[in-house]
Amino acid sequence: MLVYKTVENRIRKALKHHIHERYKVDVPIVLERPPKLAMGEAASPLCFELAKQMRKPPRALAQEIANSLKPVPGVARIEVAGGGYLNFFFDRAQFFRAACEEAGHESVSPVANAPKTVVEHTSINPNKAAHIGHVRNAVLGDTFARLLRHAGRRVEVQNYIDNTGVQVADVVLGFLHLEKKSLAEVKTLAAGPKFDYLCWDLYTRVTQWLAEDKSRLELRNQTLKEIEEGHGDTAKAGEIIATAIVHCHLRTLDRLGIDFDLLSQESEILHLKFWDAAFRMLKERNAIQLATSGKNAGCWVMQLPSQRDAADDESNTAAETSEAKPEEPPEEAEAKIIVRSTGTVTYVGKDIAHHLWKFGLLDRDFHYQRFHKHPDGHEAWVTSSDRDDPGAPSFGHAHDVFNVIDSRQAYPQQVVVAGLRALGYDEEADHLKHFAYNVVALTPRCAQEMGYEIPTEDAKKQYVDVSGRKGQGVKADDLLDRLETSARAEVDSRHPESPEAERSAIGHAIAIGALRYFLLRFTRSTVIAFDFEDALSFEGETGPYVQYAVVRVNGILRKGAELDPDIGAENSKNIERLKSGALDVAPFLATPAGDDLWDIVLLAGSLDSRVEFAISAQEPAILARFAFELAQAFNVFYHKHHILSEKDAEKRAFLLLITALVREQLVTTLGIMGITAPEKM
RNA sequence: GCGCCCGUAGCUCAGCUGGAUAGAGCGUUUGGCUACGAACCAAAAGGUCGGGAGUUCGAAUCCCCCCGGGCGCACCA
Repeated sequence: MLVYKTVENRIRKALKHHIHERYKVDVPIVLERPPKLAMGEAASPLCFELAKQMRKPPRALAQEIANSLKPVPGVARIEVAGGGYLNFFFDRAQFFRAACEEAGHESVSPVANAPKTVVEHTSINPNKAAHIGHVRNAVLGDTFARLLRHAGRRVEVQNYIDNTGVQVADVVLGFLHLEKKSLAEVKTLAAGPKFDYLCWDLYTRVTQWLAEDKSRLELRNQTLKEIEEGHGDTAKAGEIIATAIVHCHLRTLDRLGIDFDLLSQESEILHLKFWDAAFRMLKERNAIQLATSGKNAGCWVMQLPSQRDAADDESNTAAETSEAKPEEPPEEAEAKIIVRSTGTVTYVGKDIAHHLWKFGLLDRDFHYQRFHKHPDGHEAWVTSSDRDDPGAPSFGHAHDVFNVIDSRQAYPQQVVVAGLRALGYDEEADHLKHFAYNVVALTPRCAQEMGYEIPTEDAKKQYVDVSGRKGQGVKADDLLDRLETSARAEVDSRHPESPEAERSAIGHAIAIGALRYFLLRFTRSTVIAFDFEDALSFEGETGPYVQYAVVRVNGILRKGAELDPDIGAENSKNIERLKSGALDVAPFLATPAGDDLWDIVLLAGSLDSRVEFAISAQEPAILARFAFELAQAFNVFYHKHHILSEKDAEKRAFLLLITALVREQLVTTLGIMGITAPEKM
C-alpha cells in the first residue's frame, strides 16, 4: 500500500532535482503536513532555508519554484502561502483511485534469502507467572515484528529463556528444601493447572525464607551451580520447573495472539560451550584483558569507551592510530568484568556469546527441537544440546537484531555492543538495537486495591513500583480473565440471542483489543501507571473503539445486502468503473463541499507513511494513534453521511467505496497490532 | 559523583528529523437514538508547554544552567 508516501516521494524528488538545477545548491527537503486541509496535503518550508543561501526573500523564491516546477504526478496544483511556504494540493480523485486499487493487497512476502531481522522479546524468567510488565514487552515486540513483516522484511522472533539462573534456582530451592518435595512430586505439580501461579507464591516465600537466615544463601549457590552444570536431581527439577513455566507463559501469550519462532535457552549456551568459543575470540583479538592488579585482579575485563570518547567517536578515529599506545591497564571505573576471578563467566559475557551466535559469527550452532504449536498452527522451536528434530529451519544469521528489553538494562546492552565492536564487528554492532521501553508500575490507588502495603510517602506519587520478589504485580492471566468477563457481560446484554461460542469469541476479541491497544498507545519511554479502571475501559481512545468502527462498517454492508443482495457485486463493479474512469468521483471530492470526504480518504491512504514512520522511529504507538484517528474519522463520516439511503446512485457508490476502503485499512492496521475485528460486538 | 529518561489542560497522554492558531482521551456542563449499531456524534469550559538564559526568520521541539521526579552505574541476572 503506497499512496500518500508515493506522492510525497515524488514531490521530494522533484523539489530536490529542481532546486539543484536552478539554484545550484542543496537544501534539506523538508516536507510536512499543513495544519489545515485548506493549505493542501503536503507543504515545504524549505524556501526559508534557501532564502539564507540565495540572499533573496523566501516568498519570492517560493513563487519562482511554484511557477517553474514541472508538473508532479498526483499533485493538482502548488500554492505559495504565509511567508514562503510551498503548499501542494493533491489530485484527490486520483489519490482515491490509487488507494482503492492498493487497499487489501497483501504486502509482498520477502524472498527466502533476504536479509533477516531477529526480534527478541518476552524473555520472561521461567520461575513464575507472567505479569502486566511482561505483557508490555511481548505486545511491543510482537507488534514491532508484525510491522516489519508488513513492510516486507524477513523476520525471526526469538524468546530468550534464562532457565539456569538464580530465579529458577530459588524456586527449585523452594520445592526441594523449603517444601521438601521429591522430584516425582515436583513433576506432578508441574503437570497440574496454574503451576505458574503456584510458583509465584512459592517464589515469594523463598525470598522471605532466604532473608530469614543468610546461611541459606550457601544452599542457593550450591543449587545454582548444580543447575548450571546440568547434572543430578537438582538440575532435573530445574529443567522440569522451567519447561513447565515456559509452557504456562506460552499459553498466556497464545491468548494474546503472540507467536515465536525460536526459544533460545541459556542451558544450551552453557552446555554447548558457546562461551568457550566466544572467550577464545575475545582473547585472540585482545578485546578483553586479564587484570593483574587492583580490585579486579584475576578478572578478565573489557574496557568500555568513556562517554567522551563515544561522543567524539567520529572525529578522532584518525587520531587514535597515530597515538603511541602505552598499553596501560584499563581504568577500573571503565572496566567491565566479563570473567570473574573464580573463572566463571558473567551474564554479559554469555550475552556477548549469544549475540555472536545471533549474527552467525560463532563457529557453532544449537540443535533444535519442536516445542509448541501456536493456535494458528505456527510452530515454535526450542534449542537443544544434543538432538535435532527433522524439518528445523535455519535460525540466527541475522542482519539486524532488535532486543526488546526494558530501559533499565540499557547499560549491559551497551556492553554487548561494545563487545562486538571490540571484536571488530562494527557493522553488526551498528545493527544491534536495544528496543528499550519503560516499566509498568501501578497507580497508588491500584496498589492499595490489590492489598499491597505502600509507604505513606508513596501514596502521593503518580505510580509505585511493584516487586516480583514480594509477589506484587498484576498477573497477565488474571487481567485477561477480568477483561474477558467484563467484555462478555457487555456482549451478553447486546446479543443475548447469539450462541455461546460466538459470544465467547467476541468477548475474547474485545478483551485482547482493549489490552493490546492500552499497552500500545503509550510511547516506549512512558512509564505506564497501571490502573484497572483505565485498562478495562472500552470507550474513548481504546481498542474496542477502533473495533467498533469496523463492526459498524460490517453492519452497513450486512444491512445493505439485506436490502439489495447484489451490493457486494455492485461494489466490485464500481471499483472497475473507478479504474476505467466510468465512475467520476472528482465532483464529490471537490473543495470545499467535498472536504470532509477528502479528509477520510486522505487519512485512509496514509497507512503506508505511518507504518514507515513507526518502523523508523521504532515506535508502535504511532500505529495505535493512526488506528484511532482513522476510526474517529470514520465515525464522523458515518454520522454526516447516510450511505444506504443516498439517492444519488453515483454518490452512493462512492460512499460505499470509501466505507470498504476504510474497513480494509482499519482491519490491516488492527492486524499489525495483533487485534482482530469481530463481525459484530 | 557520572550517565540515560521524564516534567505539556483537573487526570492520563500525543506532538516526527525546529515550522503556520499547542492536540486527543477521560472527567465536567449542554445537546443528539422513529435513518446503516449511541462501545457513537456535536458543542462548551479548561494550557505562563517545570523555571531561566541562548541559537534561529521561526523553539513544546535544538544548546547551556537551575528546580522537581524516575532509572542505571556489582566478581547479580
